[in-house]
Amino acid sequence: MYNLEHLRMLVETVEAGSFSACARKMGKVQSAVSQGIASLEVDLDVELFSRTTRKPTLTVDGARVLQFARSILRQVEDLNAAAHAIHRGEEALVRIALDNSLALPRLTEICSGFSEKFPTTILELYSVATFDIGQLIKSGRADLGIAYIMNDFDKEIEQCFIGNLRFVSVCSANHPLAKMTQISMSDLIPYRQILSRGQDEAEVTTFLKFSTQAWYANDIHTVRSMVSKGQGWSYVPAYFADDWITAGDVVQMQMSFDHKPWNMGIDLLAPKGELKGPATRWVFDELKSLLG
Amino acid sequence: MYNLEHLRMLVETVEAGSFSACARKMGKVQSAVSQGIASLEVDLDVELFSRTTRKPTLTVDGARVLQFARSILRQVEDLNAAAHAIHRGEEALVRIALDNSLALPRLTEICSGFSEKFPTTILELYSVATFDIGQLIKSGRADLGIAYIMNDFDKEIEQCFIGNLRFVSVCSANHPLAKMTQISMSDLIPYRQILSRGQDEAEVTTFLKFSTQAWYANDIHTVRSMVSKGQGWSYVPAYFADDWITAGDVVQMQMSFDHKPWNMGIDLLAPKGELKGPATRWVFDELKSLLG
DNA sequence: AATAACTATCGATTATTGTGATATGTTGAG
DNA sequence: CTCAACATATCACAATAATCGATAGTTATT
Repeated sequence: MYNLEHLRMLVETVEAGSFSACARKMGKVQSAVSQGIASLEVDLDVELFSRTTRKPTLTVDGARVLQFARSILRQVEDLNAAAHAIHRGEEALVRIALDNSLALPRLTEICSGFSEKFPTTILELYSVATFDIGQLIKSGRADLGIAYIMNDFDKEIEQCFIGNLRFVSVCSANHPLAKMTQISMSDLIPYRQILSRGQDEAEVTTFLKFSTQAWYANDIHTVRSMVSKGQGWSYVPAYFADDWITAGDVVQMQMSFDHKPWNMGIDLLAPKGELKGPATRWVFDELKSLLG
Repeated sequence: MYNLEHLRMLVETVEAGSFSACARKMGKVQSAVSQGIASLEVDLDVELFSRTTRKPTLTVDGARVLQFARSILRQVEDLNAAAHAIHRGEEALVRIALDNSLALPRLTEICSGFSEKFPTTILELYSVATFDIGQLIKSGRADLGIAYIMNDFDKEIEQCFIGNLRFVSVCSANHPLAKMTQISMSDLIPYRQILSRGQDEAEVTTFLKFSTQAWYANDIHTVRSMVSKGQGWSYVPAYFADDWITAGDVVQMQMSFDHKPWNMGIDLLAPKGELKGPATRWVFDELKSLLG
């Protein structure tokens, strides 16, 4: 039965143009390649090259086999890379849990960098509510977390402050608040506010709650649709709001001049003790610059 | 360097549970497997199995390698299947050009059947206008075609009638025609009609043209948006109209009792002479039942 | 016709893989 | 604990497969 070496001969011959050239490239003698290709042809029962010309030319059938050969060899390369990665102690998997309103543009840049630096390590992103992130890390289901600062985080969790996220207030264009200017805190009270919270009903953004009546959503996209339908106003991260405003879904509310924009502190979370491996450590360091 | 056989040993050992069982399954002796796995471990510099127990148990690193091994072997199986397919004379590729209003549900069934019967043959569907299909087949860029009957098809093309497609007339709910009942042919004349035609400006559905004023679209989806915006009425295949009506985009026009629904004949097209191979022949036969 | 560069084939050689025997380790039942 | 049943590791040797080196023949170019 044929070998990986035979498949390499096929690919190299096509790339180098002749059996001799392939042999030179692979550090073998010409007859070895000639016989190797011949035995591959016997095994597959397919004529791979036409030998009527001086240099062998790939047949249509050969081209079809070549596709598979290339693909198999690419995977063998991946396997070798993975073996080296294992040898360097790189993890098979890094799992990051992040608040679903924190999928910042910088995060995708970090992910791109990761895939170049650790091509064989799988990256898993769990988009959940801040409150659930602590549990995921404590139970070992996530290696790192990005969440709004909470004071009641467990002692088993390492917290690392990485910056503030600016929040702005938005409502739909039809909402009564949209027509008002110089809105003060007390103006907000009569109108329903949309807040997001986790599965366990603990509100993270509690201190941002002003209105007496509130509706809750479990993720930022639901908040968007609620707000755009005029079901209430909400505080959301400025970088989300900008998109929504551009798309025409919502408008930014005009707060009074003495109103300072709210900021929420963001923590990078990890289990206490050594991080899992070099890939996790790399992501940890990169995430410190998530907010700028 | 390691071999496909080594990777098979890894996979079989995991599946069978022990080196001995793997050896029995692979028709080898136990020591061959023991040595094979050992040499794979040396080549990759990864400990694949833990030997502290009676039966070797896969390590975490081993599990990571196993994924790759499985994937490589699956592709080798695909290569073997492709080699057999080549040997049976099956084509690498079957290209079907069809009028973009003829993507019938039955077509996806046929495609499913195809992928089971010819797993290594690639199926390409070109969705174009009827008028362009003849050219695609004549120039060898498509192997089969499905089109509305045209009388001026070339002599180089085999035409095979496969049935009629019922057409109904639709307009938007706000259109004046929507409020009318018992619409006769002459009632249609003052209103703009939306027709579809190919790139070369030849109208296929010419004999369905009633209104003096017409707008043209090059595919059925454009027709949909034109009609739903009230820019005109149109004749479209009933199975498309049903969806649009359900979605609320358009309404069916109420024609007078003596008005027979229009039918358009559908042809299966192929180049004259032998078809390319068994896969093309199979699709050809299946497409005969496209309309029922 | 001469040349350069290529491929196919074959016997000899070398490398790899498999075999069989044996020593040793693990598991679970009595 | 001891034993039977079943595993694995290792080794010398046999079998198989790959490679080498040499040679003859082919294809394009000058």
